[in-house]
Amino acid sequence: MVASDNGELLTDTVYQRLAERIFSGELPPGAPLSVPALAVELNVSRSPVRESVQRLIYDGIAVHTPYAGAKVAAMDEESIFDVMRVREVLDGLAAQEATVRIGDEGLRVLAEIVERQSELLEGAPDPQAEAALDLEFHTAIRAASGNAALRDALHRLDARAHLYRSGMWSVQRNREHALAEHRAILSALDAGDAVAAQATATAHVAALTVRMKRWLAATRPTP
Amino acid sequence: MVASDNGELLTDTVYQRLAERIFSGELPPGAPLSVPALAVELNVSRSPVRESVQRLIYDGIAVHTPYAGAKVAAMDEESIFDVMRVREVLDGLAAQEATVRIGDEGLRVLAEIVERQSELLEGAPDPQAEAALDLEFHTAIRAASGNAALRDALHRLDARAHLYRSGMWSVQRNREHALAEHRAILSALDAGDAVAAQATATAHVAALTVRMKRWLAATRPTP
DNA sequence: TTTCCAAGGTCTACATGTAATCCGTCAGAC
DNA sequence: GTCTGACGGATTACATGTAGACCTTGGAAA
Repeated sequence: MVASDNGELLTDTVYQRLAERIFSGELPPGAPLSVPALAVELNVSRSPVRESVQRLIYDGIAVHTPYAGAKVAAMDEESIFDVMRVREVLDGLAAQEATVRIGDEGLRVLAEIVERQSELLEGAPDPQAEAALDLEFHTAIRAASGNAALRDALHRLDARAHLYRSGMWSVQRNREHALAEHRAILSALDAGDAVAAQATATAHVAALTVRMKRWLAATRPTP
Repeated sequence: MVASDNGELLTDTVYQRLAERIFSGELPPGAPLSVPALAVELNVSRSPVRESVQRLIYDGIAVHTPYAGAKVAAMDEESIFDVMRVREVLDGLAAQEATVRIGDEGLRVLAEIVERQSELLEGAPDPQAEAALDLEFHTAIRAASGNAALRDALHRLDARAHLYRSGMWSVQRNREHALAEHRAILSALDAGDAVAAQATATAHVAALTVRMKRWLAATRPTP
């Protein structure tokens, strides 16, 4: 890891690199995560790699069997819908709690994110940026909720969901729907309507799940 | 670790020992978790201790600052109520999902747990056993939900909540209330009423939070 | 042909070595 | 008296060594 000797901890760098490889599909589900091999490849010792793999396991991105090592988690559709089901209630709760705690500054940040999403929708398709903005929007709301336990729980769920939903943003209609729903959530937050905020946020995740289901069905027609 | 060389992984054993020490109050909130010191004390190398401490951090039982080490998490009341707020919606969701998936065997197990709780209530006070049975009840419902993501999220929340709620079971009335609420949840599950199951489970956690709040107020009258 | 078993390689899990970093303390300057 | 800065001790973060567990594979026996 000679090319990135900044102030960060080596373990964090390795973790991010591995996560990128997994999310980009370079390390597909089921791929083995051999600590010695990755250490040689990344030019670091086994210690930070081992620690990073542990973190991937805790985040649900990898699975582990004793004395056999870790491999990238193979999320079946059932599991991903389980995750989304939990996200429904938690993102709803986050929006509800954020309603009372978010300030003008927080609202401004959210509005800016939605604005950027709107601009992005008019330009050339950029699924990567779109997905990043979506995450940013939800993260901002969760941060505004002021509930650390909630934030942590959702972070872990996101890590797993990210394994799947990556490609869905390529569908133009889905991005339009997502933007409209984000606007609805923002509107409820702006109005200070906690009940509506929770309802719209929950509905957003539920709708996202349905669209995901459709996308999966369309992508993988007949096995 | 010469006295417990069973088939388990050393790291798991160390983790459990540390968790026990923390939950029992032997390692109170704020206590430093020095890896070298604990390694000497437990007669193992630093590797399994370091890994265990990492897990404690991921579970929210310990907190970490770079190059400064870890210490037992000092949960302020606000944090614990944040945790309970999340538990409300998640245990509600668990009960709802369990309603459709739980079988006769699962219902029988739950009924038996409630029965044991009832018996325990008549005998001499045993807060330790009572807390264990409560956890068993909730764990059984979460398992019956068949939602792995939900189960994981709740497990982590429990780890943190456990830091606080330990002493509350010593109050007789709290135990009676808990039993009655468990009966209500079981009844809804038995009837197959998913809406009622969710409502009763959520209400149970909410009530538990209120009783916890009272107990904390009574225990720590004036700072 | 199928089954068993032993050898080989790979990896994990655990042990230990080492440089860099942080924190508290205490002497000395102002 | 207060502030500054160097020193000492402890600990982390990372590197590397090693025994044992696992999985394959090849070949011999049934």
